[in-house]
Amino acid sequence: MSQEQPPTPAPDSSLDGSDQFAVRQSKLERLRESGSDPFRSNWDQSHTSSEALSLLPEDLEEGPEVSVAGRIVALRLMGKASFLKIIDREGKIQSYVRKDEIGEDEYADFKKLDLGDFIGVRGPLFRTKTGEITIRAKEYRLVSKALRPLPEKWHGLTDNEQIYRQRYLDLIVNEDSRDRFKARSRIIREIREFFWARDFLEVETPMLQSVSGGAAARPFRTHFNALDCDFSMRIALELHLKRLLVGGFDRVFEVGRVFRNEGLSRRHNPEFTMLEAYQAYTDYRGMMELTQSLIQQVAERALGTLQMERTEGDAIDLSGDWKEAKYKDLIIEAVGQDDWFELPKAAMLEKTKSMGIEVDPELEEFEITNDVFEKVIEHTLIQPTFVTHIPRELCPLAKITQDDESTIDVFELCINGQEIAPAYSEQNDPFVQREAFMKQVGEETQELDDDFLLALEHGMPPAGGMGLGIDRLVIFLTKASNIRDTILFPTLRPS
RNA sequence: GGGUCGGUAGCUCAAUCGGUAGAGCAGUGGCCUUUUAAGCCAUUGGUUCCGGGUUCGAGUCCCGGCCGGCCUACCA
Repeated sequence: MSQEQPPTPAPDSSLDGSDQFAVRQSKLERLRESGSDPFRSNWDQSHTSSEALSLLPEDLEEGPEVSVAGRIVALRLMGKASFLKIIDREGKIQSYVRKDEIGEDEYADFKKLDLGDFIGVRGPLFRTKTGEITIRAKEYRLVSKALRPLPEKWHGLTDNEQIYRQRYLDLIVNEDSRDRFKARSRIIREIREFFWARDFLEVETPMLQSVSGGAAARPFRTHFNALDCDFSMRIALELHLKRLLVGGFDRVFEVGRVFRNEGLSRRHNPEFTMLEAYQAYTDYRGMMELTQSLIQQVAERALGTLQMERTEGDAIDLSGDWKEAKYKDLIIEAVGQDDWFELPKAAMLEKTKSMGIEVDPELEEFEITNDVFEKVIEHTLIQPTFVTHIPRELCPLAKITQDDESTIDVFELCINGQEIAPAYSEQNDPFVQREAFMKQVGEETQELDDDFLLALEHGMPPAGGMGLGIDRLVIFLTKASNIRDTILFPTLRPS
């Protein structure tokens, strides 16, 4: 971890350079003694780095004067002239500083700047011998001092722990990380644009809930002193968004954080970002069209392509209409026998054992089957696939398929070997809903939400609903390998 | 939670069989007016994650702990 020295007391003229924090602090002291405090300076920017770079067309050698500001990330000092690179929110730009143009004293001060300092630079654009567009500085000013050194310039920062705990350092020196988080922001922006354009109302529902339902996961619990009662952090958005369908907001969506008190892994962070959308007078088939259009439009607009390269294997092709497959057909194909769903439990266990899958013998038949799906099938679904006709036991909130009592009107969208988005024809029969809830209430992670059932009894229009894990979407859209690379500040053990 | 690998200078990494802890970058002092990981000369900097143990001697071996990576488990 980082070395936390206490601030060194007084600057020492006999500094030997071993303690970079102390050296920089003493530079700051000297500046203050000479009457300038960089922490109280500012700078008027006329352009960002990339705007400035666009002002010098190929056929010209000299461009207009610009004024930019940013953090120094490269410094090449020479006797009477120097090059430096600064980085701002859009990228890097080089500047050239000459002693004979800014003056002898100014140049002496300039050479005391450190990597990491924020400066402003003003001057005309020109092209160097090697063709790089560069600002010839007429004036510069230190606008904020950096007292700690930057990570190494060539390898950047590679220590995972430091990347997560000091994300700002990662963002300063690792361009791919910067780009990934910018892409995440664009993706979320495009998701909102998509729903706004379809006349959905964006809403916010409670994160603190007395009953956290809508999914089967352990919640984080906390206590509210004013009311002296326990609350949970939400584990899903579903039940409150459906209350809004009851209330007449018949197209709603929310993008928000949910919290699940489960394990950490490459694909799980205890707080993550969920999109849920509900549309009245449609069903899971309507949600299929919506989900496909959503992801295609977001990829096209945020990333400019529907072909997602992967580090290994074929690229993911998001174009066209996506494949559909029935859950039962996938299972039968995977186990290689047509009568799987008629088999007694013992035979199922025997079969899974022969396939090399570990299954808890206490599980019920549908759970064994779902283990087969999760352990054998899911990771093979790389290209976008809507898995439909899922066993009813797996989801209590969806409508039962009319001509097959054993399944529900649901799809699970799998991409990149992961479940990305489930969608249902939402259950709006309060009696069937209560019955389905009661069956699950015995389970440790399930609580009965009577208030939600009361709302259903007032009537909820027929509707399709969809949920999408944004972090997982970002993982495959940005070729990240770990959910932590898509969350700016992932959950870590306190240091 | 279990398994496994790792933690050495500000950063990226070395250190043979257990035998004086090193390099590059960064820093410091010089030289250098078009550099591109600038170059050249000189140079500072270490609680080897923490605590025990074995040993004449431990970065290295043993035990315990802390933090992290990966795998796995839990997770509709």
